[in-house]
Amino acid sequence: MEKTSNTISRTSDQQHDPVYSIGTVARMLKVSVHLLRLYEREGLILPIRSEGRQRLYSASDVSRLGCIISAIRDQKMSIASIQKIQSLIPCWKIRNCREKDRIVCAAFSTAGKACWMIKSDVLACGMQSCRECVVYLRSGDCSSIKQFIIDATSPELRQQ
DNA sequence: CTTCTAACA
DNA sequence: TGTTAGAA
Repeated sequence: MEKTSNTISRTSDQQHDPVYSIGTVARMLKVSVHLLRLYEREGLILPIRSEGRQRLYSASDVSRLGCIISAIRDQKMSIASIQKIQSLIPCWKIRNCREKDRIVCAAFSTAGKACWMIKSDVLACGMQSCRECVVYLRSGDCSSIKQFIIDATSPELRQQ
C-alpha cells in the first residue's frame, strides 16, 4: 500500500511528471517567471532541472504553487510565514525517524525552515531528493494537509 | 531559458 | 515585503 511508503510510486505518474517549463507555469498561474524563481529560492517549491538546467514543473507543482499564491495574495500571508508553517510539519513522525536520529537531525532542530530546505549532512532521514518525499509532496495541498498529518502520524494521538 | 542586481509600491 | 525590470 502506498500509505506506508515514504515516496510516491513513480510509474509515469501524470501528477508528478515534470513537463512544464517555467514560462508555461507562469502563464497558467498568471504570475511572472521572476516570482516563480523567488518562490523556489525561498524553498516554497522544488522544481527539478533538465539537463540544460532549466526548471521543470509537474502538475502537482502547479497546484502547490496555486496554493502558495492564493495564500500570499488572498490570505495576505508572507513568504516567511508560509516557511514557518512548513517548518512545523512533523517530518520525523511522518517518516518514522528513530528517536536518537531525530534528536540530532538538522531538520528537527532548525526553526523557520522546512526540512526540504535544509542543506546539511546530518539529516536523519538521509533523503536524497526531497522532491519525492511524502513530507514535501503531501504538504502542498492546503485542503488536505491536516488530514495528511493525522493519517501519517501515530494513531494513538488521534483520540481525545 | 538562466542568475544577478536594482528598484518600485 | 512582494513584485517587477533589465543586464549579461
